[in-house]
Amino acid sequence: MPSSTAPVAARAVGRDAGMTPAMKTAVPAEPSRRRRSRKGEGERLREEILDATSHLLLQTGDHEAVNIRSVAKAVGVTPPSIYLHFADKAALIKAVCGRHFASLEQSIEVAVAGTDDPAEQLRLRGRAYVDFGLEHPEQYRILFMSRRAVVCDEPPDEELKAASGFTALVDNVVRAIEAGAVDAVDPILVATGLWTVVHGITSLAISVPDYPVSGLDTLVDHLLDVHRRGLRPSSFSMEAWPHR
Amino acid sequence: MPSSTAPVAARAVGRDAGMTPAMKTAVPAEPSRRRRSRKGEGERLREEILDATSHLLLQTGDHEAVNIRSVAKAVGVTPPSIYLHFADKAALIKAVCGRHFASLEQSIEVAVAGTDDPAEQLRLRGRAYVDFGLEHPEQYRILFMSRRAVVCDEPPDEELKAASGFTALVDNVVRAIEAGAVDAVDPILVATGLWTVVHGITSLAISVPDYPVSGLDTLVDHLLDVHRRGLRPSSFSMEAWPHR
DNA sequence: CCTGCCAACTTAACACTGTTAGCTTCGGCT
DNA sequence: AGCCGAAGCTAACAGTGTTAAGTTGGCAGG
Repeated sequence: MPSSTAPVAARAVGRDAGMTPAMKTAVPAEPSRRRRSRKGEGERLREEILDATSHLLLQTGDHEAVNIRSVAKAVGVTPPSIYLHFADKAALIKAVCGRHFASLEQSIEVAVAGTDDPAEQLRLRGRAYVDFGLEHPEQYRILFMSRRAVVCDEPPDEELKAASGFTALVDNVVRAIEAGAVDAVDPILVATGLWTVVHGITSLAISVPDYPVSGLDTLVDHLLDVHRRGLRPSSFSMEAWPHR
Repeated sequence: MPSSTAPVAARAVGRDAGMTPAMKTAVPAEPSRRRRSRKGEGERLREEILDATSHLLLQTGDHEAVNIRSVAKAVGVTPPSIYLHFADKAALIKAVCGRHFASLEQSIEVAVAGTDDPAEQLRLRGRAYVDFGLEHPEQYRILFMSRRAVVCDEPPDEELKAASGFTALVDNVVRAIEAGAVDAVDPILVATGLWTVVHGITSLAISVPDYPVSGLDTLVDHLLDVHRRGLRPSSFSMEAWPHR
């Protein structure tokens, strides 16, 4: 029976020289070829692939360093088997990120649960967003900083709103307006603006080496505070920009 | 001709299907092998490579679609010749982007020259930044949205300031403070905040399919206006965020 | 004019990537 | 017991960045 002979498994993958030896041991405990799934359990491989990819993505922090062959090796399977469950590499990466960001909305809601004040909720929401993005930088990059961000295959006009719980943000803005904390302009515009601010922080913090020279917390507080003051009804908007 | 047939199958990544035949002819008139340079004129190839790469980058809008072989073919040279002038592909792309963004600062200064009011200058600066980023999206992505943005090889702490004319922005903020249009907090903090806002707009507009549902101009005006109001000394900062 | 030298390239190949066609193998049903 | 199809493998293709080693052709010195 050839299943347990090590050299066979090594030969199966072809040239394995490129991978550093540390990588192999770091992936948790799937060294050899895994048992084939039962008849109806083909879907289990899909989950294992997702787990392994997620692990590698976190580990390398670069989706270009996560290649099909390393994923296959991590699950104990050959590269073509990946394509039984994912159309291509992009679909795989997308699935992993979608999985991670299903918890973004949840994280935000947990953070918001601490208070009932809509304005404070907006601030907590912003901080939670930035924190989450910095905890999962590569996933954030793929979702919101790619060439053409494709969050999911839902109807395209729903993509924007579905991602990052945009509707929940809009609701929060509406509540803030009703509470008198925010000027009564278009809530969607205000929500988009808030998203833009926290995305700007997250994006630059991920990409630019030592971005917030003034410290990240300071900047987040500063920006959210400035934005909140600018949104208040009390700052009478008659005196707009000099001309337009 | 299989190029125009396939309705669904041809997606982004794989084979050469991404290249349409029209692209090849679009590169201006270097079909065959070019004449070898004279003894001292080896540097001329470098410029031709930069030109061709810049052209391809603009054309495809994706730095992963610009490969060494296509650049070499466009210049009329073989792939290894590229490495006589650039250490690797990243260095080549970086050089091209650096070239493009040498004009970012210039574009901004031109835009600012229209007025003497520091507050209005800040707004014009922001608009010019966004416009420039949207005119050169792929270059912007490489410069400010990459995994680890490497603007240039200068001393690392100078990178941030050198890029996008950060010091000029800080100076503008200082002038706005002196003019009484902006509250007298840390100018660097304020400048970083402003950069963050315009980057947030630019970044999302590049990445997210139909990002500003309210229209881009509307959003830019809204955000810069809100930010300006939030920065005014008149919005007394005693009443800060509820708690912290 | 010739001769050699060296800058400016080319040829050929390597290692690695995503991806596909076609074959094997095993679990479960009849 | 037999077979059939799901689950997975073998082998290969086409394309990528990159490098080692060879070639060419213009220019300087004899």
